[in-house]
Amino acid sequence: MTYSNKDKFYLAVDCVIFGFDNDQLKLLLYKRDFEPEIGKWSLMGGFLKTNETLDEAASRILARITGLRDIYLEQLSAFSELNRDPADRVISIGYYALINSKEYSAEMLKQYGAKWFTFDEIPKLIFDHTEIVNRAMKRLKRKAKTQPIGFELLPSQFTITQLRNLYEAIYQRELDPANFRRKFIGMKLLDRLPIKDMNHSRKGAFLYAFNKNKYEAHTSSGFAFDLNGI
Amino acid sequence: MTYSNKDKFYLAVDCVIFGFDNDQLKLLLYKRDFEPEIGKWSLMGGFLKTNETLDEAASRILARITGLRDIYLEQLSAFSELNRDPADRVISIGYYALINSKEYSAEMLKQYGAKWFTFDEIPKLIFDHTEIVNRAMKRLKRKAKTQPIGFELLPSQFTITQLRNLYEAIYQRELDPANFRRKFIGMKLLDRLPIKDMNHSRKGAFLYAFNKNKYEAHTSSGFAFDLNGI
DNA sequence: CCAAAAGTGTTCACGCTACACCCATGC
DNA sequence: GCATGGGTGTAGCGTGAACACTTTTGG
Repeated sequence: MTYSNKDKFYLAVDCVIFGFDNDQLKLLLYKRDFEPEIGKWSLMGGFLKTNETLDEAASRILARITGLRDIYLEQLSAFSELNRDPADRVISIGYYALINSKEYSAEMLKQYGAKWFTFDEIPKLIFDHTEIVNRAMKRLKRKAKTQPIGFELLPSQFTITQLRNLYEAIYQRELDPANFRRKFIGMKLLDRLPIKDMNHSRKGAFLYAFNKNKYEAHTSSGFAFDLNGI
Repeated sequence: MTYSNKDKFYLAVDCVIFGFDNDQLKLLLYKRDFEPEIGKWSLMGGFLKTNETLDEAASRILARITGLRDIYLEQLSAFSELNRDPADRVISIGYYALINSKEYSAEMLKQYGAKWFTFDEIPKLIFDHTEIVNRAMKRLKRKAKTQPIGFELLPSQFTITQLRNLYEAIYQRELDPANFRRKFIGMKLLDRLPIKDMNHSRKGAFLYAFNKNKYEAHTSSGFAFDLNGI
């Protein structure tokens, strides 16, 4: 073989899975089901196989525990410290996923000992997984300012208040309701539906849906999604 | 071994090396010196070794061709398409480096058949290296807006006009000299030296130096480097 | 009528833009 | 003195921040 004098490595994929529920941003963790560190809290992970790309491996691993396919998934970075896994040299590629937490398969979660944690509840994680989570959080904060990825965490129909709660959870600060509303509606990416959510107020709040076609049309004519000023 | 039933992979590191010279942003490429595709233009690359991290491998590879150490280096992403290297399955971790092109070892470059290219001269590259370059360019554009990494591409002393030329090269558009100057000087990150560069004008332009200590001091008291509005 | 959340109006300040203008110097 | 790049002044506009205000409806 051409490269036969070169070293080979185990390659893992570890997924940071974000969800949004009850106005809180959450993280899906599971109890590791193989040695070493079996039974400890960990990110969803697995090893890359010869016949798949890293993106494919990440999707496979995500589907295994949540039962979900076609999830927003993005590569974070490679983690390669020499002793990050004390059992053997493993290079891990971190990913993060955004899921609308209403849709995941509750049974699957139970079966794999998976559980949602808010950020102040996160337990000690194995290896360098805490670092991977921190990187994912940083990336989410950055990315959410310039790409309309927040919608991945919401149901397809939502009120402006829900949308604001989401961004408040991501940035961990309060946002002015009046200004937030104007900012988002001004972008003209949302369709207002002829339906009101009557569960959270007497007046009722209109439901909106993200319109991807509008987003792409605006983008190709120079518009840039930009929440830097919120 | 714990993971002995898992697949192993060759891991490569490929470096996109940026330089700035003659008011132009350039890329350092070299003629690949091993099979397959020997003699074709390629990014600087090499294989990860068992006893080093990816960052260490990237530094090693960079030093091998340029002779330079302590270079700004940042991981981009992993590239894992099944046939990206037709000879064998290789996962590559892309890096990009910023170097002050006055400092590199010219002999080394010659010895390795390396050459600087402006962006409109870039030849066809092997494998997916063109994609890696595109990713690096995108990242540089983004990163340069929120981190003071531009200075890595300049000599330690520079005029405001040189600095503007650099940002004009990165963003491929003209910037208003007056506003650019005010913006940067207003950040209070630059020390004005009591020296004028007399090579480019009759009046002469003061030389400035980036003051990292000031940057860190400001940063820790809430300042954020931000060139979004240029 | 009142409470509470939805949604609108308005003012202010700051920062970017555009461009006019002055400065220093070698020829 | 004039051409050239360095550098300053400034008016206008757009946008975010703050917060007062109106709307709707169930109790």
